[in-house]
Amino acid sequence: MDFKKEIIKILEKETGIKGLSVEIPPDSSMGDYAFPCFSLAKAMKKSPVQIAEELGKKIRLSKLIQRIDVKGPYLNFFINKGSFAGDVLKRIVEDKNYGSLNLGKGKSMLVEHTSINPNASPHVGRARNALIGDSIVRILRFQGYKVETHYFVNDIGKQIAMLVLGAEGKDKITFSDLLKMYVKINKKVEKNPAIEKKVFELLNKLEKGDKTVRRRFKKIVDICIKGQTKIFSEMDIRYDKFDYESDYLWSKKTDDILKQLDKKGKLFTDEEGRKVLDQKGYDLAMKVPVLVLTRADGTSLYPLRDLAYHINKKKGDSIIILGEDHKLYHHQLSAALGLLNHKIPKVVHYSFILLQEGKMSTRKGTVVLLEDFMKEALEKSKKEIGKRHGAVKEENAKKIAYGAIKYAILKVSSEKNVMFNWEQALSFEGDTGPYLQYAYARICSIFRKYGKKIDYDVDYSLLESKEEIELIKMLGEFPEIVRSATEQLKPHLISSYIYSLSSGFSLFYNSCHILKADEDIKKARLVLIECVKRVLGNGLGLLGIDVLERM
RNA sequence: GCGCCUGUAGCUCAGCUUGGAUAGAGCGAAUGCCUCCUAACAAUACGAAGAGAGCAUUAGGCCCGGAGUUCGAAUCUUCGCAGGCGCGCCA
Repeated sequence: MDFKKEIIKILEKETGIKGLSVEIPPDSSMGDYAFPCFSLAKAMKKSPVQIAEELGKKIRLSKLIQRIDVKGPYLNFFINKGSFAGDVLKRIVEDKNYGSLNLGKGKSMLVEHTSINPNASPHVGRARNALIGDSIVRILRFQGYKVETHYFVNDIGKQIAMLVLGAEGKDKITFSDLLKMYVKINKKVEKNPAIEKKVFELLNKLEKGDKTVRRRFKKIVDICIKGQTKIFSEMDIRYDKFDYESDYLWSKKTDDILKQLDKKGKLFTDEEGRKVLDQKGYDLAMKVPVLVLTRADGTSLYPLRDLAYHINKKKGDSIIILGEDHKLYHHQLSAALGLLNHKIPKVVHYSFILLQEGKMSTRKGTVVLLEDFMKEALEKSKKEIGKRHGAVKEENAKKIAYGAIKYAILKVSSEKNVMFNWEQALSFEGDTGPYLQYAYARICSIFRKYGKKIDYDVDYSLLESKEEIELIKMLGEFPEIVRSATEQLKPHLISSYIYSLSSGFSLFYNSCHILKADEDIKKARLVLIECVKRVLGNGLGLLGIDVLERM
């Protein structure tokens, strides 16, 4: 039963006006739902205060509505707490997947995320892509979507060619060598055009099918992908499929695209011999609306390979996570896909994580590596556990450390620039991952002490304190929160919800005894905290954060 | 220069899609509280002290600025300002 909808129904019936909406008063002592009467003033030609008074007298109380307060222009509804509590808690108890509305039942979705240049260890800025992507994947799966996760490997292109050149003559190259190598070769290329020429020669050979060059590229890319995915899998971020850019070259799919575009009459060769797509008429925010697809020597550029990739992606809906630097490019790509009558992926853009000294740049080497962030967090988590227990379980330390990292990044809405600050990022107090896990662990501990099975046959009307009602209301909102997060592809909505649920629980925990309460109240409260535990567990799961029974 | 995004407490962020009653959190600061997390005492009982990733109270806001729409604007419109990103051969 949805109390909000019921109240709206009653209001619409009484006033004869459709499309009304109720809101939640600033303080629960004022009521559970409120209807501001301003909007009716014009239609009814009366003052809002007068309307509120009249409506207040007209509406009859029922099983749902216990009381109506008229406060100036506001009509405040008090709902029947007992039936409300029972309603919400029973739903949670009965449904292990509480929160899911099965929005994705029978649907499938391809989610492409991470897709970092395979040139070095990922920095926290780029990790934002993986974390947001992974959370979206989890949310969609929770809603019943059949999701396939893809990582598009940019294994061709100037960056990799530079790395290949930088690796020349070195035999044992490890993943951790790559970053330094990459920075070094970038500097060289910048200074010396002759070296840049060498880079392009490598690319040319590669695209012409030179086997040795191809092997050299593959070697570097393999080292890199292996290193990157190891880090991400440590954080429990996994991929169903790796799509290699080069595949679309070898299979001549890129040539196909050029032909198809040519047929549309929008492809031209510019004065320097490059193949260029004319994109006039798409309202693209650029001086000359074109998309350059090849170099003068005929080698492919990223947009061409990316186009081939998207067109050959599995049919159906797809989502892609991209940095804000790709916004315009994505418009261009979408325009090109539209031209070829191909479905356009939904996109989630995220802004960069900035450092005090400016933005992160792999090329310049001014970065905070995800690896290092993970290491620091793990160290701190071990220290904290050690303080409490003496012994440290590696597994738990990781759950806490990585939970902290994920939450710290996922709690901020993706379009915002984030300032990276070590102290804040490594905080375990307040609005942080460990705080959420702690609330969960506390509930587990109460059940450990209780030692018996929960009896679900309880009198819900005993849950009547302010803290309990607040908590139950929040629990009831979970499915709608997950719905918004799903529809808007915004994991941070889940983050802030779980945080307020946890803090609502702490408030309740501090003001209501559970084990020491009278038997009947105790039973009802145990059911309540079991429900909180489940929702916390489900919610944290959507962010990819593990829970602990004890911490 | 043009386009998109952002601007809310000292710092880090919710709220803006759908305008509504005193603008919410966290960190940091000050002062308290603590039962079932964690940890260690005391004990017939009452209590005292400690730890804590727990809780509360207080201080801290011309919601970037101006103008407009509206009974009502952090929220909508518009003009500025500041930061981020982008604007043809990087990906």
